[in-house]
Amino acid sequence: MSAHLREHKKRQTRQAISDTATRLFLDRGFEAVTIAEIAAAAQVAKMTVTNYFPRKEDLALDVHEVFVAGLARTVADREPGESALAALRREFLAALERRDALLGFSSPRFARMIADSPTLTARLRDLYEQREDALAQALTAEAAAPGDFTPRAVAALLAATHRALFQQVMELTAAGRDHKEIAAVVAESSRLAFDLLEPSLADYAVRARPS
Amino acid sequence: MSAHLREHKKRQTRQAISDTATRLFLDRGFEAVTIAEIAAAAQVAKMTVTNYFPRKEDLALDVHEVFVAGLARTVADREPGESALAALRREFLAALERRDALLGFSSPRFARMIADSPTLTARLRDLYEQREDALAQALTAEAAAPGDFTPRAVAALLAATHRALFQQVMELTAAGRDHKEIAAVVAESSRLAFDLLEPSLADYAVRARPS
DNA sequence: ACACATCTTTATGTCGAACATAAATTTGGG
DNA sequence: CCCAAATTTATGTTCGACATAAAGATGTGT
Repeated sequence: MSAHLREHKKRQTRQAISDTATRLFLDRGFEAVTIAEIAAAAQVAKMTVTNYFPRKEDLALDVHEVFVAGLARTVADREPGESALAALRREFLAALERRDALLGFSSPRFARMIADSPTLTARLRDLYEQREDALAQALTAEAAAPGDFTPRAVAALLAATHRALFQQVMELTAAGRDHKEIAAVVAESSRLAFDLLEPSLADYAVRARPS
Repeated sequence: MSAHLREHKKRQTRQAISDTATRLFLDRGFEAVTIAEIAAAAQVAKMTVTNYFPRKEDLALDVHEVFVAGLARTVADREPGESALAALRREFLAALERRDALLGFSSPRFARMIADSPTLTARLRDLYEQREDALAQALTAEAAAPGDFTPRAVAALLAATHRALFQQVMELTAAGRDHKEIAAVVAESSRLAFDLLEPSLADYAVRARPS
């Protein structure tokens, strides 16, 4: 029985490595910790660490899938009659209420760990871009006109807005503000940012009602 | 006389290294060329290469200053009565006419060199972000309301649009289209993208006329 | 129950970028 | 012509990324 035993153990090993790494990173900063140290602290071989996490950055930012797919999913799942902008705005506010980590909510130490590491900020930019690409693809899938630049332009605007808001959350977090205050400030920023886009995007990508 | 002799020789050395590196990169790809090879080909020591170009990426993308400052400068230099959006649009079209390298115009090989190298695309993202930050700062300097999120949101939109257009130029260049065709396609894309922003940004950051 | 095939972990080594230090060389000014 | 300063060179270390193969653990089929 339990063909999942091996898989379970794998998860355990992976989690142990990730936890150990995160602790070390928070204590001493991302760049200052070597993979060899992480392996030693987690009591595994160096190669085991790099097997699970091909790049060192993955040890600290282990959110690739869900982060990248977020915006595209929100747009793809929106209700008939709702525009892409409205869907993203609604979902952003909901995520803000729940202090979603994907909006940048974390601890001051974690936020500073990222801000202080060129490697991690670069990785974050990589994720931003992949997220924008996924969103552009979702919009293109609807738009149907081949070679139309509009979906890409719209995706760029929406992703850029999300990114600016994410960065504000990170900055406030690094500055030590508590989640409630951050949510209040960023709610206002998001109101402003989404209102700003309203005139341009209110009529774009409004999901058709089923005929 | 000529207190510039030393400086001149420095420029010469720097240029020789840069040229050698670019040639090697185009021939064999950015990642495949080592700094040791560049140094050997340019007949200097390895340390001389890294002295002039602290990071390997700088050998291929030696445009930091002018690229990062571009958008902010355009906004800062605009005429009274002109909005930030209008200024950037005007300048974009002018740069398009002159096939400006800062818009992404180059050779197919160069464009592919960048696209094929994770290191270089990451560096490019870094430049995008610095450019956006510079633009945000320029807008903030005018807006005057401290803590206002608007300048950042606007800078994000404008920079994102420029970035999307830049990427289209790069893609078409890598695909081997000639400059004239690229200019035509991207002119249409830019019309679309800037028109899209018009409803939202037409009235933002309109430079006051001197009283 | 046992042997086998497969997956996971470990061991070892190479490569190259980034960085540090200091010596050697070149250059321009006094 | 010599000195001070800048430039280039020489040497070495660290660490992430990658490749290979051996060793160990696990589940399956007979």
